[in-house]
Amino acid sequence: MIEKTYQPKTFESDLYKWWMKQGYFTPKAESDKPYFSMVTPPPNITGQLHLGHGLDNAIQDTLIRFKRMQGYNTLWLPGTDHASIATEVKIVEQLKKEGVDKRDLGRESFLERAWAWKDKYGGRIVEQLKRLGSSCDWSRLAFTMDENCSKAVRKAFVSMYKKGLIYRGSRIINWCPACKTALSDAEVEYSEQDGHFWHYGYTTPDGKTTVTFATTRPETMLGDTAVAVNPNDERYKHLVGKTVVVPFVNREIPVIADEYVDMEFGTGVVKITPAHDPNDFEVGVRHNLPVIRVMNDDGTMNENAGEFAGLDRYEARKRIVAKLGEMGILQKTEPHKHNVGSCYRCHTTVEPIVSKQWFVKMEPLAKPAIEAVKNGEIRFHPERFEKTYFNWMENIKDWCVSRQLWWGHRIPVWYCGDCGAEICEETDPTVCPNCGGKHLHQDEDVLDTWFSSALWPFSTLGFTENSKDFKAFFPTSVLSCGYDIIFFWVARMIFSSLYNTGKVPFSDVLMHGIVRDEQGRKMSKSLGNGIDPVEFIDKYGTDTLRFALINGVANGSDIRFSSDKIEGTRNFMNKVWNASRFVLMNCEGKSLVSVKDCNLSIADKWILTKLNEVTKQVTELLEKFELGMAAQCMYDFVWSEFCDWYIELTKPVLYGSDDAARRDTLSVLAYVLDNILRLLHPFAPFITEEIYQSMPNRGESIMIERYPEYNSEYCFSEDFKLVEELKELIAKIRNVRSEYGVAPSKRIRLYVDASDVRIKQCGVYLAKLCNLEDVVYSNALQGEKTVKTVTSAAVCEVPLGDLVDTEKETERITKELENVKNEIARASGKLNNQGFLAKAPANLVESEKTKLAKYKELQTQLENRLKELR
RNA sequence: GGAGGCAUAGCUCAGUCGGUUAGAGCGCUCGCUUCACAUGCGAGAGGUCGUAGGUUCGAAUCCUACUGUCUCUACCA
Repeated sequence: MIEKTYQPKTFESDLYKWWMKQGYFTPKAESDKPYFSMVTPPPNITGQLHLGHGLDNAIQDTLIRFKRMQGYNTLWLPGTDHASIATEVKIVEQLKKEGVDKRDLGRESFLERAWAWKDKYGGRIVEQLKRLGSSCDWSRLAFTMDENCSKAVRKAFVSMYKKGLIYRGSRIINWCPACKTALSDAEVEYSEQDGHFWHYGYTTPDGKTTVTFATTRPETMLGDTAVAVNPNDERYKHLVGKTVVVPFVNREIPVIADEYVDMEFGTGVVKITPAHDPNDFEVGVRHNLPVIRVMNDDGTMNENAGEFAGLDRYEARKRIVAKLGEMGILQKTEPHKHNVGSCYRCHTTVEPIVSKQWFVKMEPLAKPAIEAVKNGEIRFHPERFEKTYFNWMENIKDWCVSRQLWWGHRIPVWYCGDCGAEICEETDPTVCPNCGGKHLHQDEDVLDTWFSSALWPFSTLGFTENSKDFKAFFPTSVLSCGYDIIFFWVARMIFSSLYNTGKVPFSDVLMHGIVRDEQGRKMSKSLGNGIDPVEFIDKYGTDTLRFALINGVANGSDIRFSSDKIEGTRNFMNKVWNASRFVLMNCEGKSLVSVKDCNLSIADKWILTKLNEVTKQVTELLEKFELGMAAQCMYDFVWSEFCDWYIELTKPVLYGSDDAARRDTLSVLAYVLDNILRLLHPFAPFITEEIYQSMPNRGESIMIERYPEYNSEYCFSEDFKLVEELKELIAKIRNVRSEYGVAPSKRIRLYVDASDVRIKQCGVYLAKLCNLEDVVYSNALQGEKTVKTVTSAAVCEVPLGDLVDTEKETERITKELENVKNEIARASGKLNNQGFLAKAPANLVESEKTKLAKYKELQTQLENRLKELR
């Protein structure tokens, strides 16, 4: 028997340990069953679990448990990500506190620290994930830098290198002066900042003509190698080909004509700094301009900056502006709002800098990746995210994959110190294959962390070995993650998988939104509004947290997480607990029989029919990945049908004297509860298992039981309708009681004139649920003061004596009549519409006719009642 | 600049193929220590589905424009 009160803390962790011990999470690669597999988005080893992980894991665990119960051979593979830059930043911070600089420590010792970090924090995050109840296979736990993954990275890199899809080149990249590394476009965050437009100009050597422009970054002028105008600009045509002089560095630079310049914008003149601006770089390539870097990697000005060398970039800017002013060159300064990029890790303003980096050529990879989604091999849920995906993939630029960091997969390229050859092979070279020289050194940089994440769905399964797991579980079935990493991760997995394995990595992408705080703000460290899911788990239990994150949420939409929501969900779990306790208490010591051997009451038939319907609905919704609606469906069924009605309807039998009837009703109660627990198990694994363990005739564990299926034997549509009518009748009578202030404890008489004779079988139910003294199947006595209430199945009279207030009663009936008349107008309007009759589906026309008849009947009854009252 | 989302009850949000008397939770009002549960039970109030057109027999749902709002993306010096 379960405990009196629902206290998830007392059983959740024990159940989890037991499931693990039983090996329920671990599938075998050899199996006759169809497979269903997922890989988890690997959390960074930097950190702390947040509610987003909670949501992500809740979704995936619900899916995997559902599929497991449906009989699939299920694998859910967990793992963690080395998170190159993010982790390195953390370790550098840690070192700084000890007064140690990364460079002094040296690469090898630094990596030792990083691995120690991984052992500590990687392990911690795994423990946190377990608290979420995730039934992933921990025996296959992966890490982006373990052997499988590293081999896959090497194989992919070498293959792409040899096909010319990876190249090294000088490009403008986003440079973080604090992390001292290149960043990919996706790693830069833009925000609008207040800046200035400084207007000034360069003058021809003869001092006669000055071309004026505006700039937001005057310090880059030291690296200017041209001034550009639009070729069609009449104002400047005569200047093209002439030269002007850059102050401070006294460099003579040409005035060039390029389409890139917008004549309408500003003065129509642009200063060109190829080394420090992406557009200028392109212009420089077209016009063969020199590229002069004026900044160091740490954001200070270099020797090319002349008198400003050594200054920080912002200090240099200040001094240059001041000097331009003194020299009378500066014409005006205006405030200007513009978007400034910053490093997504340390939030330092990034500097576009020309440098030599490794790139992945995207166009040939993007094409098949676009095609795979276009032709439906991969489907996004909800579908609209396909647009986001296409939008990015169709405008994609080459991917900068080198990072000037130490923690990560080192770029597998060696350079020969003797002949300068570049060597990229799957095995480390010892001599130069070109000249036989032995002075080889490996590229210092590591790969973007997403390069290895992109291989995750197959690298973790042993793709390089063509292992049993790879053959059994790849391509994976579903990928679930937040829409915020479509570009970072989903898109890259798709093209990487197509390139390396020739197959799509998964067939369905299930997108969820971001978990926000009560005020709708994104949770972040700087706001301090982040919530540790473990906090909620301690207080409310895992099931409550998970259900609160999933219930009623549409796919892909953000979730505003509030304490109201979680408390409401806790109440639901408590409801499940208590309803189960009711059933178990009543079953204790009683022998039950199979439902098919029971003499079913109308209430039994009603709940079995309803259960059947819900089973079908929930299953279909889960198969369409509509988890939010499926959970909602269960919530409503359990609370509003099973608890509010069925349990109440069983009480007259349970507390009655007919032993056979009691046994049968108990059998149905237990059967329905058993089904509820199974249906609910994927969403709320712990509470359902805990209760299941006290069920009569239980199996070993609910998580390896079969998911309920539609059973055509339990479909009693006539009895179902009857109980629905009964519910309506009870509601009306309760309404009368409430409206007339009849004390709930007061037992009264009810007169029923049933048009549906089967209502007469429902006397016990009416009596119990409306607290009646007796039910009389006739009209009230002549002259007895009653309140009448009407449904399509029956006319009821409640004798209330002096409580009956003719005026109030007239008002009530009139109002109800009004409603009914509106409905009649609506229905007959439809039925008089020739278009509707001709084009609407027949069943719809039929149901409108039925409704109309029902309302007309009601109208007659209500009008009669009004006449009586007058 | 480009792309996309959202706008439904006081609040937070569901609403699937166009057809339900438009739903839920919370909040609110009234009444209840009824033997599973006061984390509860019963009864209510509360909506012109952002605005204007259009398609349709029929629109919260599809189309167009507008308004408001949020997000992503680009980075015009």
